[in-house]
Parts: sequence; C-alpha cells; structure tokens
Amino acid sequence: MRAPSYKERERQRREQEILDAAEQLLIERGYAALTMDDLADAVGISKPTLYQHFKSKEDLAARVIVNALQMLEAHLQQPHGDSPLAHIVKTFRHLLEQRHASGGVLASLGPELVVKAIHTSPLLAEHKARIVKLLGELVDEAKARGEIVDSIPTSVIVRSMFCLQSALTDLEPDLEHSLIGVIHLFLYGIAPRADAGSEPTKERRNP
Amino acid sequence: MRAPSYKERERQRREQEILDAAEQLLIERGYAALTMDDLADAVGISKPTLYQHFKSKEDLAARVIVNALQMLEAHLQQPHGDSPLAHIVKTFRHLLEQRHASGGVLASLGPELVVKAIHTSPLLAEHKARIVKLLGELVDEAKARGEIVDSIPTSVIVRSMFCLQSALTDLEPDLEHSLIGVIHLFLYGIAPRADAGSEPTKERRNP
Amino acid sequence: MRAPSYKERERQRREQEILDAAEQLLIERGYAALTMDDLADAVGISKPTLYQHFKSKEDLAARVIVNALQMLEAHLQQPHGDSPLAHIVKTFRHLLEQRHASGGVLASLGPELVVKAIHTSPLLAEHKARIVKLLGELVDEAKARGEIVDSIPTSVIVRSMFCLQSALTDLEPDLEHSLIGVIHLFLYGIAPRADAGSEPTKERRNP
Amino acid sequence: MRAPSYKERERQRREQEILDAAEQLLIERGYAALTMDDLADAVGISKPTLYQHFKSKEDLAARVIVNALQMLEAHLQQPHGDSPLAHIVKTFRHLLEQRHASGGVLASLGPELVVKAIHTSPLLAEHKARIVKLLGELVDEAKARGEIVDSIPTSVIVRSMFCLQSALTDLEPDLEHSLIGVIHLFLYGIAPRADAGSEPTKERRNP
DNA sequence: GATGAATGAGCGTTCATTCAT
DNA sequence: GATGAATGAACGCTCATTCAT
Repeated sequence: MRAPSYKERERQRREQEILDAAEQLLIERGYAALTMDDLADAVGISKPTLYQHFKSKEDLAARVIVNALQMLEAHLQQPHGDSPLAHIVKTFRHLLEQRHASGGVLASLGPELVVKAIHTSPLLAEHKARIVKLLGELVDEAKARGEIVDSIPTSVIVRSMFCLQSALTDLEPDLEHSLIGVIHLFLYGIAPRADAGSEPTKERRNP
Repeated sequence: MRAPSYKERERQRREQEILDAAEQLLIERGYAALTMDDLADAVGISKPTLYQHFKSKEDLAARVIVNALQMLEAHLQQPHGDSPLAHIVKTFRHLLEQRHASGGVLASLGPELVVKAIHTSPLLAEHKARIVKLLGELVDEAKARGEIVDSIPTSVIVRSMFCLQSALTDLEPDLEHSLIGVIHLFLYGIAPRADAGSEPTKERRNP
Repeated sequence: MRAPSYKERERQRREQEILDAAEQLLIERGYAALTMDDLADAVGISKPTLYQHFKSKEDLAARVIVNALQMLEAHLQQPHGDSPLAHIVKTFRHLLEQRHASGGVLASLGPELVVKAIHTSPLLAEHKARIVKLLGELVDEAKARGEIVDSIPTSVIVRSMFCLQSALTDLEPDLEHSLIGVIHLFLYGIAPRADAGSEPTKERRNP
Repeated sequence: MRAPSYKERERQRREQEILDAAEQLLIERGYAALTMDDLADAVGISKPTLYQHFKSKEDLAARVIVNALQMLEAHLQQPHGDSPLAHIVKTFRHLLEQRHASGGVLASLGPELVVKAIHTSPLLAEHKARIVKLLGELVDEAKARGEIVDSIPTSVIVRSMFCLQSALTDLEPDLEHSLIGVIHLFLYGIAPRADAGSEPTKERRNP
C-alpha cells in the first residue's frame, strides 16, 4: 500500500504541465485562438497525447478554470479573523499577484472570453457560482459591519475584483507600486465615505 | 476640389454600415468567432465586396477599434472647463454607457481581440498611444490640482477606466444603479484621501 | 422568365458529378472507407467545394441513396398491366443492370453498411419504407394471384431482390448470361411449386 | 517433438479468444468501425498484446475470415453420400444459421471488409479460391446428376449462397420460418425445371 | 462594381501502431 | 511477456481569401 507509483506521479506531473501551458496560452490569446497544436508544441508533446489527458479542448479549458477557481476557493475558505474586508483585500492581492499563474484566467470570467465558450460545463458553472456566492457573502458581511460602502451593488464589487486584474501590466516600471495602486483604488473605491452620499467630484473639491 | 461624388458618398455609407455590423458582432462573439460570412450576411452584401473595403479581417477589426478610439479622442478633446476630473468622469461614464455601442470593443483591449491586432497595425498603435497620452495628461493635470490622489500611477488609473467596463453586465436588475456604483468605485478609488497615505483598512476602522 | 441560368445548370451538373462519383466509391469501398479527400480528388475539385453542395458526409451519402431509391420508386410506380410478377421481374432486372450505376448502393441496404451509418436521416428512412412497402404490396398481390409461392415471407423475397445484386460480378465472362441466371434463380425460387409443399431435394430426385 | 507446452497452449487459447471477439465486432460494426482499442477491451487485454499475436488490423481481419473459411471448408470436405445437392443445401443452411457466429463475416464478402483485405492477403485469396473451387465442383457434380439446373452459371450459384445470407434479418418475427423461406428460394431457384428452358413467368401462368 | 463559386491552410479529433518500462 | 503512454497520419469540417464572370 504505497504512495502513487512513479508512473502515476509522472502522469500527474505531465498533466499539470499541460494545464499550466494551457493557462498561459488562454490568458495570452483567449479560448478560440488557443490551438491544440500550439499547446502540444508548448508542452513538448504530441497532439494525441493531449487527448489522453483531456477528452476535448473544452474539457481542458474547463479544467484550467476549475483549477483556478479551486485555488481561489481554498483561499477564501481560510478563517478570516474578525474583519471580512481584510480577507477580501488579501484575496484581491492574491488575485493580482497570481495574475499570470493560476488565477489569470479568472480575469476573463466577467467579459466572457472563455466562459461563453465553456458555458456547457455544469461543473464549471457550479464552481463559479460557489465562488461568487462566497465572495458576495464576504462583501455583504463587510457592508453590514460598515467596512464597505452600501451604495455599490455587491455584484459590481465582486466583478471589479476580477476585471481590475487587467489594470496591471508586466511592462510597469515598478510593478509592486502599481499593484499597491490598484489595491488602493479598489479599497478606497469601496470604503465608506466620510461624508456619506456626496459625490467627491463636487464635495471634496470645495472643502 | 468638388464635393465627394454620389458614388463616393454611397461607398462611405456602406463602409460605415460594415464597421457598425462588425463592431456589434465583435462585441457579441469576439474576434475569432466573427466570420466574414456572417458579417457579409449581416450587412446584406457578398463576401468579396467586404474585401473591396477592407483588405483583411485583421484590417477590418483594426478599423473598428480605430473608429472607437477616434470617437473617444473626439470626446476627450472637447474643452473641459476648469476641472480635469469632471472631464475624466464624464468620459468614464460615456465609456460605460457606450459599452455595447461604439466603445465596447475597447473593453476587450486586454486579451484575444486586440493584443495581436495592436502589434500588427501601426495605425492602431498610434491611435491608442494618443488616447492613452491624452487621458494620462488629463489625469496628471487632475493630480496636480489635487483632484486625484498622487499615490496611484497614472497608467493604472487609465487602464482601470477601460477594464472596469467589464464590471458591468446587462443582466443587472437595475443597470443605472450599477453604473453609478462603478463610477463611484472608480471616483472614490482615485479621490485624494482625507488622511493621506493611510490604509483605509486600518485607519478607518478605528477612528 | 427563362430556364435556369448557365450558372445554375453548371452547378447542377457539378452536383450530379459529385453524386455519381460518391456512389461509385460507396459501392466500391463502403461508407466508412469513403473519404471526402478521395471523393474531391475523384471529381477533380477541392474538399471545401464538396461542402458547398452537401453539408456533411452523412448528408451526401443520404442523398446518393435517396437518389437511387427515387429512381427505383419511379420505376415501381409505372403502371404494370395485369401481372405483378412481370413488374417485379422487370424491376429486378433493372436493379441488376444498374448495379454499378444508380442502384448499386441499394445492395447494401440489407446488411447495412451504409444504412446503419445513415440511420439518422428520417428522409432516408421514409423513402426506404415507401419502397419496401411498394415492393411488398406487389409481392403480396402476386402471391394472391398465385404467381408467387405463399410459403416464403414477403420480407425475405423483397430483401433477396436487393442482396442478389451481389451475386453478379463484372469479372463474369458472359455478363448477360449470368444476369439471366440470377433472374432465373430468383424467378424459379419464388415460383409456385408444381407439387406444392414438397422439398425438391427429395421429391424431384425420385420421380 | 513434445506436446505444446502450457505456455504455448495458453497462447493459442488467447489467440482464439481474440479471433472470436474480433469476429463478433466485425459482424456487428464492420471493418472500419472496429477499433483495436475496443477489441483489446472486449478481450480484456492491452493493445500491444494484440500486436504480439497479429501484426496488423488487416492481418487480424484476414485471419478471422480465414478461420471462417476453414470451418466452411471442413464442413464441405465431409463425405456427402450420393447427393451433392443435399450436401450443398446442408452447407447453405449451416451458413445461414451461423450468420452471426463463425460464418457471418462471409456475408460481407462483397463490400468494405474484404474487398481490400482479399487483395492484400495472398493467404486469404488462396483460401477463398479453394472454397469457391470446392463449392463449384459440388455444384457441377449436382448439375451432372441433374440435381441442379444447367442454365445458371456455377459461379452465380456459389455467390448466391453467400449473399443470400443478407436476406435474413434478426428482426424477423419467426426466424426459423424465414430461414426455411430463404432455403426454399435458393433450392427451387436452382432446381431443374419440369419444363426445361421455359420462363416461369410465361409458361406457368397459362397452363 | 458586385458576386457565386473555389480553395489552401488549418482545426479538433481519432486510430493503428510502437516504444519504454 | 504484458502494458501505459506516445505519436504520425489522417479524417471530417471550416474559414479567410481570391478568381471568373
């Protein structure tokens, strides 16, 4: 009764390699422009071998996204002390940092590049729903505690977390600084206003 | 130097028709899923006629984007009184409202669609650079006047304006409310902090 | 209001060319072994052109069979004087003669080479049912008149007409003679017995 | 010169298992639709093991057919008393009954399956030739004895025995009755005519 | 100038066949 | 000797692009 055999481990490693490469290409070019040929080349294997691990391109893409969602879900389910907002921010930062590793695909979850093409997978829909629910609850909790402003719909806040990933580029001269910039934009954007209800454009300018 | 002949005007009208239809399809289905057949059908002309106006699919897509950018550029170049921020916000709102008309393509500026097209078409790159420069200058001006916080890099702010389009969905129950939500998120996100430099997570919670 | 234009006639001719070539290949190699590449080569056109005429391989094959069935149906619906058997024999001869032209595919209708693969087409099923019904009625009528022996099930007789096509080869030294041989075999095989009910093996041998 | 070792017997048993499974699948789905994967699964072994017994799919199919032919040959070579016709009929009935067991493949001798295989495998061609010769001799002998009509070419009679298998379907309500029907059709079809040379269509109807 | 028809190149997928273990 | 895993070669099909009319 030993651990998975060498063969089995090798297989898993290969599978992860494929998933990683697929994620990269998915982020760079989107679902439609990702070809199985290119993917096979990127991994350094032949096309039929891909199909020994994933039964179709759609299946493969679904797995990539599910993977990312699971990682995010795991992150979200860690205990979060007494401040939901702190947890949200930590998650957001994680998302930004992982942008090109195992979370970047999620940036496309809003405007549907991948999602529309994949909308067939119930597994995926389920996972996505769970994440959105989890994040939504966290946001609502934070709102209840007065950590987040009431006036912005929860759904908008949740989606912002994903799409703001695109506000970051790797060409940035000081990446960490920009990253903090995005976080601040988000954080202050959702923070309760000192002078509730007033438009900063008008109010703040003339103190 | 006569006025454009009837033929010429007709031609231009047809061309605009094509661009409009292309934009619609581009937004609805993305670049890869847009076929020249479908486009020709949508406009009610034949495929070879398309190629009399645009030399390739890529060229066509580039022109669509350029069109959108020009519209945005025109908007930006209007005189803007004494508040750059007000102008930025008006532009942002315009962007959000046109999401599905003549500006929606810009939301896809990250993946799939443009990433390739922009590197191919110098015309497009040029236009994009001009817009980004214009917006950047506006942001910098606003920063100088204290209308926008200093700590977030200008490039991040500019990119946020584009990618936050994806925070909006048409499935929203109260679209206008969500739209205002996004604007507020952005506006407060970039507004100067009352207690500059401090993290709202920490400071605001324990006043 | 003229006859179909040149273009249209040309198109129809091409389509018939494809159908003929497809039938040939279908007879020679069966459905599965017929490749669209080979067919295109055989006709002397490119593969995509095939798809301008037929939306899939299955559709193409179905059309070939329907064609053959229609020809047969037309033949069957001619008025047939007072002898159903004579009409059956004429049809059978027709079938044997057309074996390699527009009727050969039908030989496969019994043991299902094509049919099983095509069983999706309701159009085809309908046509086939109609033919079988027509032929069956003819056989029953002949039975009622005493032209055909009662003891062989009608369905067996009908299917024999199709599968006996394979009893003929083109390698035959005297094709017409063999053809008559098959007809006789069939004709005497279904003819009423002089000494009804007796097995020829036993009875005839010892007169 | 010892008896085959255990290993060797085991090997032969396995080989027969493969051949049986292959025959089944061949009858059910035809040559093209039979995949080596499915076959390996059906036998419960791995694909490379198949190739230890047969050097190719074509080889395997040829062996299946040869097997069936050998069985038929054995049947034919049994002593046949004084009536060649009786022997022929017994063989025919055997063929019909085995349609789905060890002789069914022969029904497909026309299209798809064998047409190619038979031109490739000399072994197979040889076997087929032998059977056809044996059957042909039997028919000729029967003709000489006046048990079979002279006017039908021997080759046609022989081929009829094979292709008439397709006149039977398993959907038949009373299979045994249909089977007898086919035998009678064949038997009377080749039986000597009472009024030799006359067409039943004309002669029998007006006595 | 507009189009019906044609096609080269490529896509996702499958399968007979072969290594390496 | 048996197998999991790998792959070259094809297959059905699509699409951007181009002639001939």
